[in-house]
Amino acid sequence: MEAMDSDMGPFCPKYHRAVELIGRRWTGAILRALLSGVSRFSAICETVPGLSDRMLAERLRELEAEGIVTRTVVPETPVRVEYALTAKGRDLDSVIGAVSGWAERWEAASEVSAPTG
Amino acid sequence: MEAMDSDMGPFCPKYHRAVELIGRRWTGAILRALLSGVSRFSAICETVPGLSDRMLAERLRELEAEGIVTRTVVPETPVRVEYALTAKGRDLDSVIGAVSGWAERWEAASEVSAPTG
DNA sequence: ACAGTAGCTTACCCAAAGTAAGTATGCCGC
DNA sequence: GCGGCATACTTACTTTGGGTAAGCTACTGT
Repeated sequence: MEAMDSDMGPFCPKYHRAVELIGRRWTGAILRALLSGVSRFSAICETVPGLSDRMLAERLRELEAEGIVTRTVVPETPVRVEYALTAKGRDLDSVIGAVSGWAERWEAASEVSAPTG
Repeated sequence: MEAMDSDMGPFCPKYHRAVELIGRRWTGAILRALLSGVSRFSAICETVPGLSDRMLAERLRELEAEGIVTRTVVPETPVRVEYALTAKGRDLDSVIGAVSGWAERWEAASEVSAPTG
């Protein structure tokens, strides 16, 4: 088979598109909430401090358009809307995990040398 | 040893800070260029299509403030400035790799089921 | 002295994000 | 059946941040 293109070349359009999509403001936090099983609009809104309902609606629409989340209306009363990750969205756990791991290792701000010595 | 805190809880301040930093516009592409060994200001600028020198200077200053890149003035003529990743910055290769991998697997836009079947 | 190169810096404008208020649907109390 | 409350948006307006262009400093070659 051909070589994987994830070879750290100086520029990759696929990577660029992905990082600009996932990296938009609030999107990382919304994805993490969804991966943790938080699925209702208002629940996501309460999970992420500072996130407004307007921004949440906009981001969820973007993610839906990208095939990363699905939107399901549950006709209870009052009407509920459930958001869930598609396979493409669930596959982002590797990205969220990598960011979490990095953040844990280097949380203590402006360190420059190795975290354990 | 203690449990790693990268446990996919619904909200994590460390993760949030990291994803909002790395996810700022252009930052992902700049980090990838630096990881690939591109180190000069003008070289990074040429590597990333659409990136202006003003934005590059701003992002590099942010990354320097976060201890992710170092700035070295080489007193040649004309004066060169070399940017390099710190250990903290090089450790982001796991994140960039995860995003690249995801982008490769799902590049073909709005797919929703598994890429290989 | 003037054009050119590298790396910023300032000035200005528009698009994206923030804040607040409004809308649609349906149940409850009165 | 009308006001009030709840969920999930939607619209209007303000503020912040990114985009474009030009200038600025220090040096070199002609």
